[in-house]
Amino acid sequence: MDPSFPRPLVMVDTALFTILDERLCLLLTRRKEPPFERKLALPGGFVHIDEDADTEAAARRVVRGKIGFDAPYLEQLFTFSGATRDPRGWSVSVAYYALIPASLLDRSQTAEAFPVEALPALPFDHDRIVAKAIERLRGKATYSSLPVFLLPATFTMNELHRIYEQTIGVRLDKASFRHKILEQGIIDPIPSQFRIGAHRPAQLYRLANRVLTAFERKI
Amino acid sequence: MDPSFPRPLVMVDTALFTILDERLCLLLTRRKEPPFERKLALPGGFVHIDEDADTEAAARRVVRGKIGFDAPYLEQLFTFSGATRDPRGWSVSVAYYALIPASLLDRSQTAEAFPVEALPALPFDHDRIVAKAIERLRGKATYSSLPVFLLPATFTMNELHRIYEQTIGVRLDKASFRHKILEQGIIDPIPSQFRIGAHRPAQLYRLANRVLTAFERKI
DNA sequence: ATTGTTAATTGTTATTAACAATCAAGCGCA
DNA sequence: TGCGCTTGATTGTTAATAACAATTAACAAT
Repeated sequence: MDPSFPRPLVMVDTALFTILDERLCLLLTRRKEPPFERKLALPGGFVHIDEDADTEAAARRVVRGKIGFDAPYLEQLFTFSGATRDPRGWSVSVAYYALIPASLLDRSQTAEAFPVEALPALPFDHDRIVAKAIERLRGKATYSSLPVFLLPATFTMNELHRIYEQTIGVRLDKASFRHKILEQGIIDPIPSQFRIGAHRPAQLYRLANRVLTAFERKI
Repeated sequence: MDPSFPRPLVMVDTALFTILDERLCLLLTRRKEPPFERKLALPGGFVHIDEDADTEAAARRVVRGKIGFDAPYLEQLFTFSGATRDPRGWSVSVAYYALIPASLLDRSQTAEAFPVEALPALPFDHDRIVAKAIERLRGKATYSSLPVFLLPATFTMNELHRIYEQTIGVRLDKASFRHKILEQGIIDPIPSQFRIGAHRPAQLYRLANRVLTAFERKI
């Protein structure tokens, strides 16, 4: 019954995104064990088959170990594999990425956040994983509610606008953005709640439903 | 050095699409070994760490074993995992999907093709894999050159139009489609080559470059 | 010549996006 | 108290796109 093929190592790695000081950042961990001991790397670890229901559960466990709570948004990214990507042997890493509002992070956690344009060199094939994660994030941001998961539970239209611009990396027309987002119905205004400051009060919004919504598209 | 965690089984499964009689079809294999011996299933197999450079190489090996040549388009789909999806134990299946022009298949191969709306019940979690593959195919078809890989090297605009309609599953305006596709520059007309018949000759086209091209999109 | 069939294009209307400008509502401060 | 600053929100105009319907083109068969 049990096939006799030699089995690869199976692990998960996670790319944890947040926005700090208007910049897209990644949370890194300093490795406690060899290989690459004391180097900064993506949070990850081996799958525990007696403990994890599947690789996603393993990824959630890793994320909890890093930030102390479940990420509001977690998605499988890609599976990396091969004989040489890990010195311990032929390995398979199922990579996940997650979005975490900076408001949920405490000081010690944000201390290990690095802007994606200024990352240190990463061990294993973590550079490839990061590149793929950013590509996916940017891609999905243009046609879904994904960036909303980088914001706290309530936010203003302009904060949302900025988050989209920061994740996609391009300028977006204010009026068109507003129109498009409201048309999609992914967010709802919270009645009589406003953010005040040295300016006209801004309407507060919240996510309409907790799941990712993709915008319709025609060819 | 070598971590002592018990290792999951690692395999690949492939969803092989083609278009037969204007319908989107999937190539299935009759299993030769237990479990589910003699049942129809997705072509797949264990990763051979002494032979496969990575899981994609394993998938290519599986595809070659099924159709005898390399698929023009192959892409990683998703990784399925867990203790219960395979009776042989905690397993990880890295799933791939591929597009194959029907013109490259011979009679014995097309005999094992089933329209996606009329598939038999599949073992393991292959139903989930198929559902995800169709979802990905439909999704990507709306914003990329993906469906072109279901066609032979040369084709007419109307054949392309039909392939897009069949993969996406909706009617597309002829004039708008034509305009959009030519604007994207994913295909080139072949000078002075036409498909003749009992009608006005149709211009023949070919893929401009062999790789997948995604259409630009603004929010 | 007439008819049938598919190819390819054209034109018109409706929708949507891009851009620039303006109006709104508060606060800080002279 | 009223002026200017800042950010929020909206409006209008123009340009670009998409949807729809209709028409013209080029051949084969009869």
